[in-house]
Amino acid sequence: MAVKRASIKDIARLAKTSHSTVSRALRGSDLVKEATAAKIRRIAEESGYTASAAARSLVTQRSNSVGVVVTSITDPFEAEVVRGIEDSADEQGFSLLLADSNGDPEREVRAVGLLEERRVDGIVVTSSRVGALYLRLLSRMRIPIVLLNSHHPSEFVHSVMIANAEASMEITHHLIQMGHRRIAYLGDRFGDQSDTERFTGYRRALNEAGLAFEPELVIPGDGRPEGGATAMSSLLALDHPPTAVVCYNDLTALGAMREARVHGLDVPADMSIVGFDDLFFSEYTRPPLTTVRQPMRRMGRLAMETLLRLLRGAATAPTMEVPGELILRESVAPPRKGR
Amino acid sequence: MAVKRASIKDIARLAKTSHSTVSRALRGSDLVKEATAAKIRRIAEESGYTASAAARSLVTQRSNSVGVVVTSITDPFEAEVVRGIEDSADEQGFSLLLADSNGDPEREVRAVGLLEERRVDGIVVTSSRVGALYLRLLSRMRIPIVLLNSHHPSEFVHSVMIANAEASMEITHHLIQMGHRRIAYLGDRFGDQSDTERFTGYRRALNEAGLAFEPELVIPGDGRPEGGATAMSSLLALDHPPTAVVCYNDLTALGAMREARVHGLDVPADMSIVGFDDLFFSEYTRPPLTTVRQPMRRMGRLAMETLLRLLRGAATAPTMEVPGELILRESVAPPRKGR
DNA sequence: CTGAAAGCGCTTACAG
DNA sequence: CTGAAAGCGCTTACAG
Repeated sequence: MAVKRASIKDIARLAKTSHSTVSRALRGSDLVKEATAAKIRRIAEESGYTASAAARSLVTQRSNSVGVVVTSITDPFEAEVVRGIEDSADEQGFSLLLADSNGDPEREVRAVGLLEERRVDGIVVTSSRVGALYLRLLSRMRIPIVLLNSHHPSEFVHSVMIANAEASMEITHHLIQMGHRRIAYLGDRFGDQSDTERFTGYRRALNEAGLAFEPELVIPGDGRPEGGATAMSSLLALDHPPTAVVCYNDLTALGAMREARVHGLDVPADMSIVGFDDLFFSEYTRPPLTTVRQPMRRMGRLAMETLLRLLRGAATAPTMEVPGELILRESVAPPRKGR
Repeated sequence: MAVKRASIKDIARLAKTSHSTVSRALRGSDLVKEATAAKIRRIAEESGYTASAAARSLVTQRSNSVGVVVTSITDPFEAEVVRGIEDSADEQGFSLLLADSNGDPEREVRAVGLLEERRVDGIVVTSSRVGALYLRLLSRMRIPIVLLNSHHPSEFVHSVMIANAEASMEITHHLIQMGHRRIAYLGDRFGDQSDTERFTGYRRALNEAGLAFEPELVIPGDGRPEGGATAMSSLLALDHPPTAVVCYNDLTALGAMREARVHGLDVPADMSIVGFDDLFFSEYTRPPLTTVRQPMRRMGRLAMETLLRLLRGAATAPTMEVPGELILRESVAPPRKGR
C-alpha cells in the first residue's frame, strides 16, 4: 500500500548534486550556494519530498517528540491540559505521543515501553494519579519529566502545580463567610496529593474560623459525578447533614448537585455546593457552579515550556506554582435559619 | 542530559555474540538456540535495553504509529473517540500521534507535515469539520485514512459514521409524538455533513407527520454551548416561538437550556429540548437531557480497526455505519395547551 | 561552497 | 543455528 517515498538521494540525482548538499540545502544551511539551494528546494517541492523523522533522529539522537501520559483523555481537566501542551508543542515543531493508561498498571507499563522505544525527548504526566510504578518506570528513562499537579522532585522530575491548599482554603472561607458552620469535604480517593492538599486547605479554613472539624463530614468520592452522587447520598443520610459542601472537583460537584436535587433539596437554598477546576460545563449547570478556576491550558503550556527548557539544559525551578481563581456563581447561598 | 542508551551492539558484546543474533533473539526468532536467546534476553533486561523504534522503522518501513487529527481535544465528543482509538491502538502496540488543529488552516498544514515526517502508517480524523485543505494534504501521503462522521470515499479514505439522518428523524419523531407542532432545528454551521444529515432527518420527520417546514425555525449554532445559547435567544425573539427544539449536539443543547431558563422558561414544561451524542454530563443536566447516544468509543475503536485492516491489505467496506440510540430522559414534555 | 565517507541502530537476505 | 554484509534515510565532520 505504502508507495515508495522520495529520499534525499532521489532529489540529489534530479538536482545533479550530492545528497549531502541536498541535506544542507533543505536544512537551510548557508554552506550552500543560493542558486543550488533554490533548485534543490524546487525539486524537493515538486517531488513531494518530506524528510524522514526516523532517519534524522537516528543521527541527531533527538526525536523532537514528547510523550503525554494521561489517566483518561476523556477527563475534561486532562483534555484541557493536553490542549495547552499541544499548543506549545505545535509552536516548537514537536510531536505529541499520547498514552492513556486508564489507570491500569499493565497498560501503564506498555505505554511507557512504547514511549521509550520511540525515544521521546521528554514526558509530561497530566494526571495527579501517578502510580508509584509509573514514576519508577519513567524515571528509568533518564529524560526530563514534568508532572502536573503532583509532586515528586528529583533530578529529572519537575512539577507544575496549582496552589491547591490556598485555593481550597479560599473557597471554604467563602462558605464560612456566607454563614455556613457545617461544611463537608467531598474528596477523591484517587486524588493523591491534590486531594490531600485541597483537604488541608479546607481544614485550615475551618480552623482559622474556629470551627470544629467533623470527621463524619469528610467523604471520599472518585473524582467523577458518580462518586460525587454517592458521597452526597451518604452525607444526606447523616443525623445532622452539612449545609454546604466543598467538592474535590467540578465533576464531583456535578454528581453531588444532582443527588441533592434527587433528595428534594434546592441548591443553593438548602445546600451550597462548590467545585474546583471550572470546567467548560460549570457555568451551564443549574445553578451555575461556584468554583476555583485552574488555568488548565496555561498549565499545560507551562509544563511543555518547562520540558523544553530542560532539554536546552537551562536551569528551571523544580516546581512552578500557579494560583487558582475563585469564580463566584450561584451555587452558594447563606444557610437556612436554624440549621 | 540524555544518557547514552544501550544498543544491540552493546548487548552483543556482553553476550559474546553478534548483533544479528541479538536482534533475532530479542524479536523472538526461532532461528536462535534457546540457551543463547535466554542469555541475551537476560543481559538485555539487565542493561535496560529497549529497541529504537526509529532504527527499526527505518528498515521495516513501518512506524507502527497512527496520526489522530482532531479539531479540538477539549471537545468531549472527540476525546471519547480518541479514547476508543487509543484503546485499540494499545492492544495492537501502536502509538498515537495527536494533532490538534484548532480549526486553524495554518496549523492543519503544520500538523499534517509533522505526521508525514513521522511516517505514520495511517491517519484517523475524528472531526467532521474536515477542511477540504486538510483532506487534500492528507491524501497526498497515500496512506490509509479513516474519517469519523464524515464522508469522502476514495481509494485511501474510509469512513465510520453514525446513522445521522435516521437518529435525528427518530428523536424529532419523538417530539411530534409528544404533541409538538412547532419544532426548531438548532444546527452547527461548522458541522458539515453531520449537520446536513441531522437536519435532513429533522425535515423528514416533519414531512412524514405532515407538518409544515418553517425556515425561521432553523438557526445555526457553532456546536458549542455559546452558539446554542445565542441561537435559542433568536428563537425566543420570534413572534411565534417553537415549543420544542432539536439541537445539533448536547453541547448546543446545554447552552440552549440555560438560555431558555434565563428567559424564565421552564424546560421541559415551556420548552422541550433534545440533544445528540449523549456526553458524560447529559444525564446530569437539569433536567436530564433526552438525546441520541453515539457509541463514541466504539466508533473510535472501529476506526482504528478499519485502519489496521487496511494496513494488512484486507478488504474493508468503504463506509461503516453504526446506529444511534434514543435516550429518553426528562427534557421533553408535551407542549402547554394552546401553543 | 561541495562531495565522499562514516555512522546513527536496527533488520534481513545470504552464506556457511 | 550464527555471523558478516548490506542497507534503511538521514547528518555532519573532514578534506578539498
